[in-house]
Amino acid sequence: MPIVVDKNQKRREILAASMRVFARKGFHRTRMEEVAAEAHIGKGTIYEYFRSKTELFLSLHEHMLAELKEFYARELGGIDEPRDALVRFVEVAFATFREWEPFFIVFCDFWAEGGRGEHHALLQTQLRKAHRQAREDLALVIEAGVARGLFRSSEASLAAEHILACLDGLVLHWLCDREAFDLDRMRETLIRTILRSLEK
Amino acid sequence: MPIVVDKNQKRREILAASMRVFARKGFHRTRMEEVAAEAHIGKGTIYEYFRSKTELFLSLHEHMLAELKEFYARELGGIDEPRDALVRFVEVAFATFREWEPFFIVFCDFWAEGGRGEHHALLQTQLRKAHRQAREDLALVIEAGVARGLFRSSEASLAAEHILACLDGLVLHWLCDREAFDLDRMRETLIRTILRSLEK
Amino acid sequence: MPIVVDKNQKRREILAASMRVFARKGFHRTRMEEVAAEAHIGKGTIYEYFRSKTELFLSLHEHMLAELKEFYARELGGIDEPRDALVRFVEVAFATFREWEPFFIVFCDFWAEGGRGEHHALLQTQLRKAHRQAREDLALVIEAGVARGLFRSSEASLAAEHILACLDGLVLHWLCDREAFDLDRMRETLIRTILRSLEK
Amino acid sequence: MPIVVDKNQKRREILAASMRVFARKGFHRTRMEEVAAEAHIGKGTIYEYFRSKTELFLSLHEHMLAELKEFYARELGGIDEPRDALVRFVEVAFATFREWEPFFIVFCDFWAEGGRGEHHALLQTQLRKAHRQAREDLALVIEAGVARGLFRSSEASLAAEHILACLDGLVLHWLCDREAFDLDRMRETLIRTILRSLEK
DNA sequence: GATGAATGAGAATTCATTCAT
DNA sequence: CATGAATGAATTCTCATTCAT
Repeated sequence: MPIVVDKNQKRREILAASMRVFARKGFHRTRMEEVAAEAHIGKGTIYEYFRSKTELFLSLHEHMLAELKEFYARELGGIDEPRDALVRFVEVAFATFREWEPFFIVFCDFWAEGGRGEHHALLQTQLRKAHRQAREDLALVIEAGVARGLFRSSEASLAAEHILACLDGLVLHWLCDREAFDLDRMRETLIRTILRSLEK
Repeated sequence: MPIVVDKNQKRREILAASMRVFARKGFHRTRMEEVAAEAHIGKGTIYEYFRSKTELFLSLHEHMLAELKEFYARELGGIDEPRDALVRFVEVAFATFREWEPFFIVFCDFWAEGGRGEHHALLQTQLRKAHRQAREDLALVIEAGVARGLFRSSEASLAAEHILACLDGLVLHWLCDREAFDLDRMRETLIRTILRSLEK
Repeated sequence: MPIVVDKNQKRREILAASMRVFARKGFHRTRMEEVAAEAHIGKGTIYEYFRSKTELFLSLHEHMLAELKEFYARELGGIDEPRDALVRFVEVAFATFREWEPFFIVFCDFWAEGGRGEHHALLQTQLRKAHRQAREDLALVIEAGVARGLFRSSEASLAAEHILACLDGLVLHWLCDREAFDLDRMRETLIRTILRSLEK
Repeated sequence: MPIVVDKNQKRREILAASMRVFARKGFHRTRMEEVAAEAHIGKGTIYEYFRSKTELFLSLHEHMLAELKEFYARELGGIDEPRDALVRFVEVAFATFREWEPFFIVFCDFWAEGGRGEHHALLQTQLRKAHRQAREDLALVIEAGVARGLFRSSEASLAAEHILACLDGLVLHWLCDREAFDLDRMRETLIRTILRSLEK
């Protein structure tokens, strides 16, 4: 009988290892050998689980999106009140900044690669889909608030994009300079600002 | 009389060429040969003007920041009214999105590289300085507005960061997906939102 | 009662599978995994029967020679008349071209490898032995013809080599280009030519 | 001014070096580094002249065919008499065996690769074209002999193929075993046999 | 016995940089 | 000054072989 291995578990371990290395070095500076070392496996073993470096990168994107999504779902589930949901959403976003701090930088690679369709058409597609989905989810919350008469009527999609852009921009700036601002105070300020701009 | 070559002019031509290629391919996928071809010069000639690929990249960052700064200065000069300055600032930002559209993607590379201090300590420093400066400039405008009683008192630095993050986030999302939102409507919405959150 | 596996039978199955894959891909492009898949067994199992890829290749050579030899023996047995034996020999040769068509290409690999003594001293030895044997067998037929006064006296070994070279050359050319000539007409022409050159 | 190099000369030097190494090791066992060393250049330099190992191999095939063709043309030019031309042709063939002895083995690689269309469609095409051409050229000589009443009427193309196959088969066998037969005696025997089979 | 997961030596190829002209 | 030919370090990926189960 051959050795029995939980291939899915191992796959996830490689993804986790690659996330750490990609975060440290960036996609292009990361050598497959480093990923292997980080995962405590041989170089060749990665190729048993991922066809190529590019596929590993792509899979990591999917993986990270899925993890984030799950985190958001867990933290936001069961909130009915649109105002609460909105506040909680921003709070969770800032929580991910903290929790995933060392790994968020990898999104810069995703953006840098995915922004150029040529080499990473698939990544671009994934990226667009994820952004669109986030926008729609958040827009629904805003529209719910409008429906209940809490928020002033507005173009929900633009408002959602506005909030999401702000969050992405903030994490980007923060990653480049942790001392640019205090995360906690920024969170509070941002929540207040968002509410003021939405509430009647 | 020997042929006089304006070294500075040629340097700028190489920078412009490199910007185009970096924009198309990204830093790591760009080969020096391509930059040379784009600039209609020999591969070796680049090294007469830049010590290395990294230095070229760094110089491009400086160059692009300087160009942007100049553009902002030109467009914003002579506006006294804080409200007008603020509105104009956002308008100019969106104008740069349009005008520099194909080249903004290079900032993803700057962020991706600069966000990791290791390989690009200098880039990180430049990046931080630029962000800090932009924040301070914008904060001054806001504070001026507060001083004149137009804006409600607030932590100007955080408010400025909020606006800048939003703009960077928007351009990022827009680069990944031109159809994510309409740039003109977004500009108008954003201006209104910002003003509402600042004005008394 | 434990399951009894006919080791020899399985060995032959692996050889047959390897012949098919080597024929398709050539020695160097063939991966052990493909041979295993073709034989419907696990990759590691091949190594229960053959020490290495090289040994498999060598064994295949032995195997194919043995099969060919057996085929010739079966088809040529009991022919007394030297002239008939010669004609029949050529006919059988052409029959093997047809019957083994997809597999004859593997001999190119044997030749290519065996022609270089360094890596395949053993293969070279086998190859030489096989050629020598064929030459001797055929020379004996010719000498029998001479003895019976049918064929003119000649250097039988050279005449045999001449015929064998022709056959190998023909199959080689035919493998590279099935439309180079019609196999049946070539067979008839060749037989006539050979007889004319030998007969008084 | 950049360094001036006779690119064509250098290309030929690399081809010559690759021929030596391919002859020694065979296509698949040859590492680009060895070819470079043999040509006294750096590994990367080969890629300035040939896109890939495969292209080098293909180019070598073209090159060797061209060289052989030129050799034949030089040695056979100006012979009017079909009988002489035929004899001379075989003599030249044997001369190439001697002159190119260490390199003929490379044709085994060409055959082994070209015989399998998949990976080397182009090589196969080249191979077929070369064989066809040789056949036609030789057939023309035979037909000229027939026209002059020297040779008996026959299917010239098949007769030509017969001769060519013989020569290829002989060199193949000889490469595998230099002691299989004496080249000079074989040449004489072969010439006599061919003439006998063609002449009235 | 049989298996296929794991491995790492090995090979092709790329590309920033150098430097002779 | 400008050039592009030459280079070799570096990197991805392959695959024969091993060995735990």
